[in-house]
Amino acid sequence: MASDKTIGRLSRYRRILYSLQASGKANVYSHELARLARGTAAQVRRDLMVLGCTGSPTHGYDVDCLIESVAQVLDAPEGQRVALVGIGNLGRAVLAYFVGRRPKLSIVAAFDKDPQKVERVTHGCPCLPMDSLGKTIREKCIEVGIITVPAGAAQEVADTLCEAGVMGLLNFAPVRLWVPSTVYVEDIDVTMSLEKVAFFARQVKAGA
Amino acid sequence: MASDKTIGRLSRYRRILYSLQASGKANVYSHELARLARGTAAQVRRDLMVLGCTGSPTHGYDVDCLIESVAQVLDAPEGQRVALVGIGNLGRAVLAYFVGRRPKLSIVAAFDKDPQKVERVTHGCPCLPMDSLGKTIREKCIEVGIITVPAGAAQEVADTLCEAGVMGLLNFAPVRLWVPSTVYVEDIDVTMSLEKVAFFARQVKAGA
DNA sequence: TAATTCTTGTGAAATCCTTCACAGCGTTAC
DNA sequence: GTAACGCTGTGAAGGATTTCACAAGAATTA
Repeated sequence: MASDKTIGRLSRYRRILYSLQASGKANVYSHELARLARGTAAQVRRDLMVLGCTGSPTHGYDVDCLIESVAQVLDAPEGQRVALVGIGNLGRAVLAYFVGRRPKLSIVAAFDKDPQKVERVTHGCPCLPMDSLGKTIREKCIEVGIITVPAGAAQEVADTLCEAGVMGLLNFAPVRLWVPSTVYVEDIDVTMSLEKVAFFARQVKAGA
Repeated sequence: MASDKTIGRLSRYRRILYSLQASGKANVYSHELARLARGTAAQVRRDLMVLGCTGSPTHGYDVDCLIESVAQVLDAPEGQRVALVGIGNLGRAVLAYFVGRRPKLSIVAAFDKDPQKVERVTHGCPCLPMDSLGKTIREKCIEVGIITVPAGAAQEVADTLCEAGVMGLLNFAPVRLWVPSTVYVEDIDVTMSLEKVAFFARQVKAGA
């Protein structure tokens, strides 16, 4: 129904809408949202079409109503639980950012194979040993996994997660994961992104 | 010339090619690369068209030659220097991953406003105080910046970097940066990615 | 009241990206 | 020798996404 890209942008719009709301703005025009989100007004209107919420030609869109409508699309009413595997610097950064932030999408457990890190609570999230991974996923009905382990361990972790019933993976490891076709995987490939930036930084310089 | 997406995939192919090379494989067919990179054989061949390097119908592509050709496109012959700003967990994770990894794309300085973190060397990279940011960028001819500071500080950092002549930014802060149109920005938006994963994890479950 | 000026919502066009399909060609099999 | 095979390179088709462009409509102004 809604494309990958549209869903991504809705998430971005939502962040902007929250900050508009916080600053007391009640209405917003598509071109304002577009400027804040680096897009075109037409793009914004297209994206907002997938929400039921409709705007008025005179005041634009109602901010509260938009936030509501985006939530209706992006959030599960009953909430979704997330597990993070790999408590290195990256894992901690993600934990620090997410724990307690979204009520409908909460990281409820973190895992590491290093016993030193286990049995603690990092950023308000219990850290558990790796061998309890599958069991905990099942017990806590966790639907989404975040993989922040080194490349070599990623596939094994992914296997365990999928087998335990996780339906979506956010993968930071620089490997392509092999998972059942029913599982949605999103890769965050920092090397690739950096190489892209370096390439285009050079192109711009060359005048192209 | 070559699109954004193609450049990204070339970077991914390169990683795969390195591992093929390490495992002693001398030649590779487009369909093999495609399987490893989660793409189609046609896609791979299209992408490889932008390289000069040509394959043979009988042995496919020469791995060494491909690596060479990809480097010719992605790497600057004289190398490119990168600065990282914001030595939190995320910054350290990126440093740990990159320092000493790519000869042609090296993080040569890291910055933080916390004096505790400054004057040390993290992962082999000198940490400098924030107020020397502009000066150091210019002195070391740094072309690319990585922003791993909190959202509130990102724009100011971006301004300083751009003013000092950086032409590309890799931005981890969850804000859209306002930069001159000659500067290429790539955002890594973890919240957006996680929300996307959660959404599609749910869709799959619903049977769509 | 009527004209003007904003906007939204959305078909239609345009653009970008991916996939198809096949000619061309070494190599192998017989 | 020649037929059959499997791959590359690429024009052309197909699909997806973005942008254009304009009808419709509410406030504002004269």
